[in-house]
Amino acid sequence: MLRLSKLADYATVLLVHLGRHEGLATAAALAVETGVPEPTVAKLLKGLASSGLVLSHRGARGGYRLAGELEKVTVAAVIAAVDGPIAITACCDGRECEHSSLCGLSGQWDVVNDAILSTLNSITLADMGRHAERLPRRGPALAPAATVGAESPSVTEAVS
Amino acid sequence: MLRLSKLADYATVLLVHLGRHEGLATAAALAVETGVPEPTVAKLLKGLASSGLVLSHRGARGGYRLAGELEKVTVAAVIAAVDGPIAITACCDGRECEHSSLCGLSGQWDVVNDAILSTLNSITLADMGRHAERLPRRGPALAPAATVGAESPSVTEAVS
DNA sequence: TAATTCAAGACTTGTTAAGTCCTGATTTAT
DNA sequence: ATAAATCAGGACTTAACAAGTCTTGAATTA
Repeated sequence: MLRLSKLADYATVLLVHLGRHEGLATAAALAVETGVPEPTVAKLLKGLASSGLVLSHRGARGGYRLAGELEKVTVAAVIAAVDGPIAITACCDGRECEHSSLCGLSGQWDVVNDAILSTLNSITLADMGRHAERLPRRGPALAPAATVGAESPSVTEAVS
Repeated sequence: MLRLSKLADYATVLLVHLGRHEGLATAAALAVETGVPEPTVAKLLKGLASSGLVLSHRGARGGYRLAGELEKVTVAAVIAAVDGPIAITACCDGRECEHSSLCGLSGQWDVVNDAILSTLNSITLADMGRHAERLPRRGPALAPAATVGAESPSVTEAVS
């Protein structure tokens, strides 16, 4: 269904929130402020810490803070940290497809995957946190079909 | 995990296959030729027929054929036909997000979703079938199952 | 020393994709 | 007419995995 995991969604929310936070924020506080269940917040932040996206401090008055800047963290990085490498099909994530001899697609999903990946790499958490003035609520229902070679979708100006 | 459903993957394989097929192809024949389990093929084709992507013919010597041309069908259309509207998060598919007051993202996933959508709209089934000219040539509607599991030649090259 | 907070991972639960099967309708061939 | 082939439609079962919870332990601070 090409759906993002809820965890990745939550992580994005948490990171944007953290990026606006002064000093350290505890998992419990973030849970309250974002509405995400606390155990889930704790679980997510632990993962994000070991991925290097956030820094943690233990003990009393400890907590988390963003490791870098919102402008430097891409959505692709967040998704990869939470869900592992972005791979829209099993054929894309390195392992061999057992039907490869029959399917007749010979790795074309990789092209699609790369196109999506570069799209996600062009959007930062700063973009995600921007309160857009006027959002194109519904995108183009049917864009003219071009060739595969166009793998740099100019989405950057749509966001910024 | 931003993963495509297997059904959408299968559907793409089937449609590309159909696009190269002379005349009608039965669900059973397609199952043999593509390696996708037959009940699944049948289920998929029924759905694709009611979506208008394939045309069906009942009765003896019936079968399916592609409704249009490979160049005219986008990957986005196939995914939408199999899985419904493309929406990477629950916030994207029309319904209102119950956390919208807290999450601080105010619909930015829509922007990401639209970017991905336009990427998928720019890739056609013809693109997906490229680089796959070498297909096992078989007589239509008469594929001996014995030859299916036999060949598994160059497994390493599809990774590229 | 006690309180706070993160670290790590096992465990349970719920959802849904994936796959199967049955019954009926339509078309063709004999 | 009759039989065989094939799709149509939908109900059903299974299995995988995301999502969420809990428990124990380690680090830090007051």
